[in-house]
Amino acid sequence: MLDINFIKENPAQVEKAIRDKGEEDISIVQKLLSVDEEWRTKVHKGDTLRSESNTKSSKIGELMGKGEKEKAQEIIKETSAMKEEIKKIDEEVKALQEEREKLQLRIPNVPHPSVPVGATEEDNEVFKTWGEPDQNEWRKPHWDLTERHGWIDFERGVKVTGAGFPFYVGAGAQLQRALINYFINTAVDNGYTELQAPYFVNEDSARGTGQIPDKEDMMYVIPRDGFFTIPTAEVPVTNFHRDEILEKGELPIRYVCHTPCWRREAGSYGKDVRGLNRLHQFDKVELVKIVKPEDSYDELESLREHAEGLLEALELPYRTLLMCTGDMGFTQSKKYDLEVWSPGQQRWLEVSSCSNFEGFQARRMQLRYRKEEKQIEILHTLNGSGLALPRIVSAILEAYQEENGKVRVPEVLKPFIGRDYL
RNA sequence: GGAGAGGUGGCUGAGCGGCUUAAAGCGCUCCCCUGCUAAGGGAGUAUACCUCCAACGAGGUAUCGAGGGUUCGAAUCCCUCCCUCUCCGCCA
Repeated sequence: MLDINFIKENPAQVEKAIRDKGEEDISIVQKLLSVDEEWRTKVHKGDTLRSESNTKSSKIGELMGKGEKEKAQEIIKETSAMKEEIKKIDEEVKALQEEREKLQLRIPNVPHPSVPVGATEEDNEVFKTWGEPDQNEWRKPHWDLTERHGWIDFERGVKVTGAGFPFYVGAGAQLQRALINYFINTAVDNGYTELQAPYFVNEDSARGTGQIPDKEDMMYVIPRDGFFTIPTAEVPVTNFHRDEILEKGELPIRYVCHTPCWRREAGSYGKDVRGLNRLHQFDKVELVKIVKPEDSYDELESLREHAEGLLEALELPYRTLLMCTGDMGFTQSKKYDLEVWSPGQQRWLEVSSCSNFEGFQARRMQLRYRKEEKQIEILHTLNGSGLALPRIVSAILEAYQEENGKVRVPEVLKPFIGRDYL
């Protein structure tokens, strides 16, 4: 969420952000400000009353101590009367506070000035392209190859769990494991700290990174224990430092974490879900950064470059999109998407999304640092995939296949796989 | 899962209805003192929010695991939940 004081001081900028991100209703800003004003008034009134009541209560204590019970009784009468009023105001404050927070949570993050204004994916800017998209039509889509070699078993996945929960078998499993190792090792070489995280999170964590109240439907829920299965490692890893005040010397924080990710993906169909394109469970290596505000945009560029470096090392043609305001999502202030070329499907597949959230997540989870001895400031959070596994697996299978159906092992994976062909 | 003991500031730890403005110690910061060091003396040392102020800052409210309740008044009493430790059970 945005800082209420920022909204107060820059309402026009916030309204523009709402419009640019494709929301209709900008009246929410003024509504929030008026609720906030009312809330402040009530809080002040409640605090003042409580202050009076506290003073009187300690007076009672004093009188009781001296044995002046009658005088004490007088004051008890007064405070009893105040009690009702305080209770009433507290309830009003609580209601206003909930209203205020609800409105505040509906206001999207403000895009960075360098972000192109636009409505749909058509308006995204191609920031960079690398390699030549392979137009050879003989290349088969990955699902033909995996079926032929038995590397992925979709049918048994359906039997055991359901659609979107495949088994990886033999070299298929080995390829994926090699990629995970390669990605993590590279990140560690780049200065990230390796983390292994819980796969379930509680409600506070889901709220911290913004999955609830907004995107509840994307997650699987374990109601009996109050847990959510993680849709991305971003959730546990960013929440790792929730409600903390970090020291300057601890920054920047850079984590790499591999987890499975679970997404309900309600309403998906067709070629989007064919093969490995979209699954309910998939593996991902995630990069998370927690940095000082003044560093966050440099850190976003290095995050993007790190993710791009993985694709380059795998020699997979890709392009990087700078997402426009309308296509970038509610919580981001700037976002790059990396898309790998799938020669078997002749289309681009998103394999990474690198975002700067500025203080939008950190504010909600009270993630701060001590800037000066007496000055505490909200940190900036970033994350990016480095990388999402299944689509990389498909791109590798499709790009490294030979006409006889065999698939070569990418050079950088050979140390992990130990042979030239899968 | 069962039984018991607990959860207090950066840490250790006292307090178990009003003389607490959360004692004391440790740590940390600043100052003083002794030529340096050791020791000693003094002051300060949480977070969120609200109000006032141009600012430095001042005042207020809340927070003793979390949430409810009792009371004029709760760290202290009651209820629910969470977590930690010890023992038992189960187990990779």
